[in-house]
Amino acid sequence: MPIHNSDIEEILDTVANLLEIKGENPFRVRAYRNAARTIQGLSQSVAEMVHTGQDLSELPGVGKDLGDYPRSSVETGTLLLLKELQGELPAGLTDLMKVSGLGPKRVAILYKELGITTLTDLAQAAEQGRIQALGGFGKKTEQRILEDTAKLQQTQAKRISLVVAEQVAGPLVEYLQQTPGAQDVIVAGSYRRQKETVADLDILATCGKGSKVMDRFVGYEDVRQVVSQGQTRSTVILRTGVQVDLRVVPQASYGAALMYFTGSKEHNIAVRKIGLAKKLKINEYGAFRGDKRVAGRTEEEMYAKIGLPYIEPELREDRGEIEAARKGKLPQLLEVRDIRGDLHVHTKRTDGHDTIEELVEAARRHGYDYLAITDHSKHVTVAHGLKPEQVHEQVREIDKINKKLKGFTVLKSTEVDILEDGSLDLPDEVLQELDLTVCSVHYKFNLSLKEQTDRICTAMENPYFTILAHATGRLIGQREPYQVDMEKVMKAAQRTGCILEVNAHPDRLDLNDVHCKMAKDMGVKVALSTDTHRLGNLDYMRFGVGQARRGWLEADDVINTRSVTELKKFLRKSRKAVAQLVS
DNA sequence: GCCGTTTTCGGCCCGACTGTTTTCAGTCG
Repeated sequence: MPIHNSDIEEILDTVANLLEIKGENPFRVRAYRNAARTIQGLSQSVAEMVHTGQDLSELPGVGKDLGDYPRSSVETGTLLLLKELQGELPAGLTDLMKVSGLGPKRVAILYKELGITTLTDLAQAAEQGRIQALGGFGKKTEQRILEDTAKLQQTQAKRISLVVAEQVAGPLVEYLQQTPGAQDVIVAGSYRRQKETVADLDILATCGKGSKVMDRFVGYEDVRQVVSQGQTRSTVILRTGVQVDLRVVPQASYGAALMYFTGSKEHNIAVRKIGLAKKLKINEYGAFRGDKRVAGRTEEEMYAKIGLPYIEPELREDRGEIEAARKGKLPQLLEVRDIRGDLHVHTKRTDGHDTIEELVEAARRHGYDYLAITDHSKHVTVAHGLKPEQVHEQVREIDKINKKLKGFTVLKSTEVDILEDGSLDLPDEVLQELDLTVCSVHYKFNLSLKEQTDRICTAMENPYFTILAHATGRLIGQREPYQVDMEKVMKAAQRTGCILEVNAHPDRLDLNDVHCKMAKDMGVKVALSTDTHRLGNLDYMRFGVGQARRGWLEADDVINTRSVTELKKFLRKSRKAVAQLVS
């Protein structure tokens, strides 16, 4: 059973947590966390690196000692140090740290004094009033533990999708903007970085003296609970369960605060370190030389002070963006307006809700030049997948529509199923009539890693295979990705010239950011598509663009930034290449 | 445990808020 980067990440994080509870040197703890994060953001699999004999200690934050850990994890599936730590401390202790207000110190006290090792123990002790008697704990802490353990036991800390985050943030920002004296109000945090899901909303506001923006915030009609309230920072929980932090700073600190509040934490730490080297103290109020503020009004100004160009929020993960900025090698990130057409759209013939004409009209409103109609193939019976003769029929319909259209092209396509044996669900004679195909896995999600990977890679050998749709099949928060070796899939794509889709549906975002970066690093082209089933879904493109930006993609990495002529040329060329490769 | 535009040793980001305290530790972002 091969070990994934996420497994190694988890091992390192658990080690960090246990070391912290043990009271180890905090910097040693941080070293483990940093290494875990480096591996999480890696576009290559560590297992693969180990097999090819690459030196892991060259990864940032991974030195001589830690460099050997992933190696032994890959070889043994676990880590000796972790086993030793688990021998000393019960594994459940790391769960206790999820309770708000409980960090390593308090967890250690709870364990030593009361022998608490699980959330159940904790809840019980709180009910019996045994916690408030401990030094450093009090009634309020005990009450919070009681509430929080109950919540944790029901719902595993829920993250919300970007589209839900938008729906919650929009009205709240508007409400805050209406406060007299309020100036800029902006959602920062992981939302601004377009992380695929967000745990809470971080809102930044600037306002004139005496503005009541903070009072107005905690008085918002949707607030269920005020967690903390201060002059410059407050936290509330909305009725939807979403936590929102508001931070208020003077206008002169807007850029510094936006930078600080956008994160990521790791990016901020790296920025502050560079500041220190230049004898600058950087905080949310500005960049300071001694007591004198030398920057803070804009983010550009802040970056300039430490000698860097502006870094886009989506890149701020401390995954090499600072190094790239230093060298002047930051990517010119893809933008929504670069997209010329959508390549994955369903009509009412299968499980969509609209006609081709309606979709074309909507696409034109988006400023697109083309649209690929990709109804399901016959295997997807629940969606009334099209049989060969029905595909023919649709092709003729599209030809007719195209004749009437000026300055817009409907591309003939299908979302064809990849069958279990790696063949496609429609015969070549049908596929060759189409401009492109979007190929995907819709059943047999539970194949082994090797079987699923082989299934997809085999399909890619078909000369009519154009785009692999939603490569891992995951539904965020609902369905785990199926087992598939993305590195192998990318290699197959590299070899055959197949394209990988970034499915922009906010529940899919598949490829994810790390896979986007992997594609870029391997020179595999991607397509950004919405998988539209209703007209409104066309708007989802922005979420796909967000992930693409997080994966460092530029317009040239994305095929549907091309004009329809260039796109068709590109598709013909790659089809020929595969045919030659296979013959 | 990592790392070097002060350093191969001695640092390691910084501030707000809470609760339990009588001046601050712990937690959080």
